[in-house]
Amino acid sequence: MFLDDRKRRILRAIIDDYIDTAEPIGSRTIARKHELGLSSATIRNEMADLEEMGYLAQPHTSAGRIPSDKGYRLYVDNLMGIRELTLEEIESIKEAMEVRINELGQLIRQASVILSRITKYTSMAITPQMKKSILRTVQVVPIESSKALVIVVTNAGIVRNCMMKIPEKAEPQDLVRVSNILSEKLCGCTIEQINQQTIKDVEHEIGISKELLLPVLDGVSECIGQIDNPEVYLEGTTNIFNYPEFRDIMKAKGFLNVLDEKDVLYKLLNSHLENDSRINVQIGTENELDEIKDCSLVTTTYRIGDIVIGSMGVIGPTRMEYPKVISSMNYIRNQINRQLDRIVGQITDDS
Amino acid sequence: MFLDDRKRRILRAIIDDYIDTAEPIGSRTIARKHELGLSSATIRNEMADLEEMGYLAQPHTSAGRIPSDKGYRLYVDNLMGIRELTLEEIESIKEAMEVRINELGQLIRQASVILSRITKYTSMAITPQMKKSILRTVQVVPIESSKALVIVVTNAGIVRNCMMKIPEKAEPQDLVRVSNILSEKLCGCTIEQINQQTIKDVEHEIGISKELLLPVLDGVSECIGQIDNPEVYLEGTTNIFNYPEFRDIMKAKGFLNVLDEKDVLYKLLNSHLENDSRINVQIGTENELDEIKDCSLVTTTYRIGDIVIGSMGVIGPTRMEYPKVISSMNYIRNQINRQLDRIVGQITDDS
DNA sequence: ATTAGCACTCGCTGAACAAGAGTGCTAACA
DNA sequence: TGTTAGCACTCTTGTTCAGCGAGTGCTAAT
Repeated sequence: MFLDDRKRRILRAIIDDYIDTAEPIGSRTIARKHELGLSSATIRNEMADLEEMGYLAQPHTSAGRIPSDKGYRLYVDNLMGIRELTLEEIESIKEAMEVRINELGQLIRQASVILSRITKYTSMAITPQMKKSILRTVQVVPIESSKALVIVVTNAGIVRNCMMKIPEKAEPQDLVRVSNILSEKLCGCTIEQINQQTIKDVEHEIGISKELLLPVLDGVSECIGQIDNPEVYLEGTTNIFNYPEFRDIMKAKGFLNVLDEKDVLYKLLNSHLENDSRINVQIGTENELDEIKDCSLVTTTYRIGDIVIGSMGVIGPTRMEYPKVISSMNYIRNQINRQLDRIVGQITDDS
Repeated sequence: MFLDDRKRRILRAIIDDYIDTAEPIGSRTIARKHELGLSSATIRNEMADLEEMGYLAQPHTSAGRIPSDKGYRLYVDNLMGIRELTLEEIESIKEAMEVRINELGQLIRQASVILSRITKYTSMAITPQMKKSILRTVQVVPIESSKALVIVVTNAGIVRNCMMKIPEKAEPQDLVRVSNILSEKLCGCTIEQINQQTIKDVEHEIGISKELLLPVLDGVSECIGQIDNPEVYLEGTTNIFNYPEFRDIMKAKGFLNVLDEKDVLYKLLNSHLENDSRINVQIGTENELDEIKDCSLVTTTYRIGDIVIGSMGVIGPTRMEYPKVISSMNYIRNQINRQLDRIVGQITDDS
């Protein structure tokens, strides 16, 4: 059976309607609402075909049709229109994103907030993956007689610090020397290169009292650990209660339980990290995770320059307003990228 | 009518049972399960009295009784037994809390996680309120030719930093001088004392080029702002789905919606901050907030030395296992306090 | 003062039933 | 030959109603 143009138009009409109403769509509804110039009987026949081809399904004999995952897939890839953002939407995104946030994590969180607010679904995001960023500065600053702060700065402007106990007798110039040596050894390396072994190497090379060097190295390694340590943001979880597919308490519970597991979210977002900069859509059973096999997940990545450093996503019922989600995400992603470039540029002045 | 000992025993039995089963309790159930040596008819009479006195309520004529808020109040204040933590519970708390966390925020979050896990309700906590803490160190560290990191350390060991642009021509010794002057002026003050005005004062007093001083002061004020900026942690939200009182989807939604508002949570926890170190229980309508008038909120504070710096709480249905919640919270609070003292002691060595 | 007994109340459950929406099929039509 | 009108059939949903069970309040006996 061939999927001709008329079938496509009907399928699109059905999916558009179903996304809107969440009710199985009958042939009469389509004949009435959409100007296809066809009677309900004709549409009925076409719908039977579409079902046979696997694009539609019937909850029970005497009900209308609902889209299958395969139907949604076709819809997302070929059928759906693009939904421009409204002026208000654009405004509200800009307003939320253009506050000057200098902490990368805060920027991403804010993006997640606005993403869930615009789409009305649940949004999530992971903080920048900084493995690839480059260590710029290592400094040791004396705070009190026996305390020093180890400070680490990356090319992306991430600053981390760690308070360490140092020997009472350490002189300021010792600290300066340690700083200099560490800078020389470690600066220019990416975070992932600076693993424990590298740090150990430094430990052996330098001729400085271990009593001073060891705590400082501990501090560096703690800082590195903190940079690498990802955060997951989750926003708009209660939005799901607005959708009838989660009217069932067990469904809602299952969904929220998955989202409660930060590491599950992390994997979810991370698995699409290597993809190109397009927007990725996983529909229903296309998802690996059993618990969300009746949800759709729309993800994309954001970047500094050319390097992908993190990703964000929207999760909701398969009956999702794909056009709106995709254009919102697109717009917000661009905003993030712009802000990231600004922040990094501002801090590192690579120009 | 006098609330004699027998009435109390019956009331306690009813509430214990109701907390356990969530079903209205009939006279026969009490007569059977608890060894009170009384017939169901007698208990029936007593129950009628207890209802008249306002300790019990009847969902409808032919149902058993459920406790009223007033009943729970009496129960919490006078009737209930104490529930010792089991060895496993103690173990799991210790295990979770005794990892060496040096960031105060992380410690509190971890406490919140374990609190919700042990109690099976939803827990929340606010990060330390650091208004009262004292500024110990201000330092300005050059990072690149035109960038400097402003670092602020408090007596509680909180470290904040902020990257600022400074004039290219600024010499290292200028930065040291600024550091010294700022330290002299600001150290020893509490965070809340160092408001914009104080900073402005410093600006006028010092004879250093404004080009350098202004960004540094901005940095200090940004750091101060960050210290003051509270975080709210929320854990175990999906636990509520285990309780029949939230079986209704709208109830669950309403509850989760309240918890989604960070500033509402903040107020909720903050309003009990001035209280002494006891554990505070708000039952049902005792809560100010309409949306949680059928919930109970158990809160307490934690502290460094004698100063209360934050609070944590558990929220759940009024039918809450008060004895368990209270003893868990007590134990965890003590663990927090101990850890806090350790962290602060380690960093500031006040001894 | 306590208890046994009994009539009464009320919510819950399941069956029966009607209404409504939608389908598939057949036959008629352009 | 593709399209459409008509109709019988299916299945869900909502409603009504009777019967059951849990529990009460009251009265009379202990």
